[in-house]
Amino acid sequence: MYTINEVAQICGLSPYTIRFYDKEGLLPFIGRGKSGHREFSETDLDFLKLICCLKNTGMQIKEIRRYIDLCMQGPDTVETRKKMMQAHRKDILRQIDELKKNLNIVDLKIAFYNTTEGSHAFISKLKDVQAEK
Amino acid sequence: MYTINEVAQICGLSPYTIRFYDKEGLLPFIGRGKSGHREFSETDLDFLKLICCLKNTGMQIKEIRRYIDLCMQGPDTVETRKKMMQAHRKDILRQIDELKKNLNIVDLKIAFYNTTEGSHAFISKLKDVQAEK
DNA sequence: CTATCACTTAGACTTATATCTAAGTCAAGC
DNA sequence: GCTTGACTTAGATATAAGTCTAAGTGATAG
Repeated sequence: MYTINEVAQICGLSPYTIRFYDKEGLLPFIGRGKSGHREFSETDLDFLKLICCLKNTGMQIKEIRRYIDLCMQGPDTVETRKKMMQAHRKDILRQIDELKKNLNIVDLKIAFYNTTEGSHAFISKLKDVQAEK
Repeated sequence: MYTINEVAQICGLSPYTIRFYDKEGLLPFIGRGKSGHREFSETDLDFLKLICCLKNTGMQIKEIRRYIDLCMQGPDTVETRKKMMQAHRKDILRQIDELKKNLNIVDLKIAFYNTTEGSHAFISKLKDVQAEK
């Protein structure tokens, strides 16, 4: 069993954030000790790690909540959950693709700075801009 | 020359956003027509596209502003700008890497849902959780 | 010459996510 | 039994990045 602080440490979140996630309905499964403190089991920790994974890949809390709600409803929702993950998988691939495209642009910019032209051309562009005014 | 609306269309931004960027100091180079309306040259448009590229790869407006400020200062800052782009390049690679790692987790989850176990195991986990309470 | 339209500004509002504050509770050690 | 420390809560505040509103201006078409 882990305390909120241990879990925060492990997952790289602040305790505030974990309480916030709980408030948002992302952690309906965590239990409480006698004194009312949250107690995280290994299973709970695994869930939270998945939540972090989804969050870190751009899934919104509202959507993660929808997923968790489905989890809590039992095995009837497995198909829906699977579809959600497949859709999210596609979205991650799209994000990777977009990053790669933008990486190309940045690479071109760096390549440009590496030319002798690079250290001079930009100012002439600025002069153009200034001339336009 | 493009109007703010045309530029918005081209870049997939709202006119609000472009004015917001201007207010934030991201577009100090754009000129104005006689009636005070913004007028974007091809060069301006290229700059804005680069700004979008940086923004879409997670660079904060504050940082983009720093880059633009350097651009406006002339060729003395080329080295600094190049270093900024190189650092940002690294950051993009890091993001791609993190996305790929998380993609793996999602793939494992999907694979799990694809097993016969997948459609049953989750409920037993939930039962575990409930049993713990 | 006046109505319309596309823009202008300053500043208020929104959204998502997180962080912090204040006041309170419980268990453990002295 | 009292203090301490780690938690609890509700709700205020913060931050980033827009998005929208209200009031106004200038060019143009009828």
